[in-house]
Amino acid sequence: MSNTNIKPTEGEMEILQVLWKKGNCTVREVHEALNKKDAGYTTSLKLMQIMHEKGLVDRDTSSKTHIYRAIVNQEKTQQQLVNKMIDNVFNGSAARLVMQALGNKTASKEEIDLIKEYLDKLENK
Amino acid sequence: MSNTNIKPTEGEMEILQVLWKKGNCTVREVHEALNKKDAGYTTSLKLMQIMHEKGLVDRDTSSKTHIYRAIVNQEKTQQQLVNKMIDNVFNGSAARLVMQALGNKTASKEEIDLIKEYLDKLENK
DNA sequence: TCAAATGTACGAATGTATTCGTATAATCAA
DNA sequence: TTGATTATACGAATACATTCGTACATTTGA
Repeated sequence: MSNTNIKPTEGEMEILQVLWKKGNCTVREVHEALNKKDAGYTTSLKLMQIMHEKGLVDRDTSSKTHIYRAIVNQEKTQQQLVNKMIDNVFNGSAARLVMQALGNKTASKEEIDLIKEYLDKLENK
Repeated sequence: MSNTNIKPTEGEMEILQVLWKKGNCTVREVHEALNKKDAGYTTSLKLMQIMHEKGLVDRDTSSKTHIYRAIVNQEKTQQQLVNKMIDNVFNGSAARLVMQALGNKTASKEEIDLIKEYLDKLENK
């Protein structure tokens, strides 16, 4: 297998988020979606070129304006990063990560219900 | 407030794990706890010195062998890193992170029960 | 006592991520 | 047509994390 052990950087993750959400994008579209007041256009361009070298994205260069799309799988990538965090930050305990994630304001009532549902499904397997 | 927005690096996290677990430690104790076959002693030393500069750890230098301890709070640090990941990797959805974390082999039956308990407590508030 | 072991300090090399400037080519619009 | 705009490519600067070598001081034990 080729794409085991991808570890996108923080900047790369931001771009992947955009690509996963929107599908095919030009550099400009991505750059604008990021809308960082500070960063220049060529910064986004360069980053995406590097991501192409790394095999994180593919691109269609048949016209002047290149079209990019994510190659790496969203769920797989997220899985890898979560596993890494469980290891590196939570000493291997997924449960501790989960509780930490739930014990903050970003977890709404709806989200918690979603999770309960999910847990029930897990348990019934 | 001083210690908002700490973002320990990966190497720093490994050391913090040891310090959180063991309390007061010499560099050698930490270095041995890490037991990376490759890395040399002065590498751990240097890292801990940098962590001291950054205010991540405190140290007692009254005797030749310095004694280190974590200053930053474990839960707070974990919280910050999780929040960052929710944002950067999961588009702001804590629920998606949780499911990703649970949907892997690291989540055992016991852990899942722990989480259910926790959710019930959350809901009864 | 004094050589070996153990410790800290510190500079430097290396690797990688991020950012930007500039050159150059293609496209567009008046 | 031709100047402005928009695009890519690429080198270089900067920043930061990691690793190690070396100098030097302290402690230990034979």
